[in-house]
Amino acid sequence: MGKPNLSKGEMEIARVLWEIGPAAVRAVHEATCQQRDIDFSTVQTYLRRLEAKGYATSTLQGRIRIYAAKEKPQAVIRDTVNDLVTRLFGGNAMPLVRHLIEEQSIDADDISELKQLVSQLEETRNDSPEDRETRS
Amino acid sequence: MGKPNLSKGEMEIARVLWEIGPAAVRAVHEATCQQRDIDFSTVQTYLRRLEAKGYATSTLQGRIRIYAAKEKPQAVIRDTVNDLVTRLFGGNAMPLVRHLIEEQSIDADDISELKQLVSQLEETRNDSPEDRETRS
DNA sequence: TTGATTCACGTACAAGCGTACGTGTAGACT
DNA sequence: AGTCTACACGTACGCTTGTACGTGAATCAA
Repeated sequence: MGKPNLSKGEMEIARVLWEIGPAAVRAVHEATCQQRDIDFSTVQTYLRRLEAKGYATSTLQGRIRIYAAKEKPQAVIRDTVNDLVTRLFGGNAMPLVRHLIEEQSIDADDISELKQLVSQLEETRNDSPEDRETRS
Repeated sequence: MGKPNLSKGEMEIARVLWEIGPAAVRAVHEATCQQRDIDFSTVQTYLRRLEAKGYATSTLQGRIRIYAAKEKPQAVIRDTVNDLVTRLFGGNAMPLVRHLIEEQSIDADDISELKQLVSQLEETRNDSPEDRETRS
């Protein structure tokens, strides 16, 4: 029952939609082709499919059809990343985190944020009684 | 030139192949269906396609065909994650890291490793002269 | 030796995907 | 009014994916 999956191409367009908010095909196309050569019609098709799959809505504003994202990015991101972690890492998230930290471009600001995130996580762990059982 | 992409299903099988090393279809199937209900023939097809795409090799050992991964996991992981980061996060890796740390199951051991990784990264940054230009 | 089991291998087939063209029409320009 | 332009919408098409069946050969059990 959960909506059908998004393909890679569809995801790309969905992300742009989230980023720029409700927009006409042209706007989405312009934002997208900034980064990648892609035909107007192709974007249009993706938007149509996005709507067909329930990830976007659209209304006619005069003659122009305006598309808007329907699902929150969080949900889609969670599902997608979960799937990736399952298939490529057998369900264990750490290898992916490791990979990202080691191989991807993380700048100085990111490092401080990371440090913060980690300490935060540490705290949360300490005063959550649910984890008591973990301490065998 | 670069080998064609792996689909999700193919990736799943590729991961198993990396994990258990060179193996017959049956072994791969058994390892896989531990986690997911999947037909023997389906696994077989995936292995064939993996070979067709250049990600695996196979040889007949008697009557049994043994498949072995060809590419190193690293390369495939890098490409796949890169693609995901591009499409879903517009090329910025941090949101994904954040997501993983916040939403996925990271246990106590992982936290210490993370702390280590981050400090290591910090060091590397400090004595790498290449980054000098970054300091405007 | 005969029947059952186990494979490899070819084949299938519908749905999904990436990419795009063509046609018709509604405003914009002249 | 006539032409240009931009857009919606339908349609297309070859490729990939997910999933699997059937056939024939080889091996094992009796």
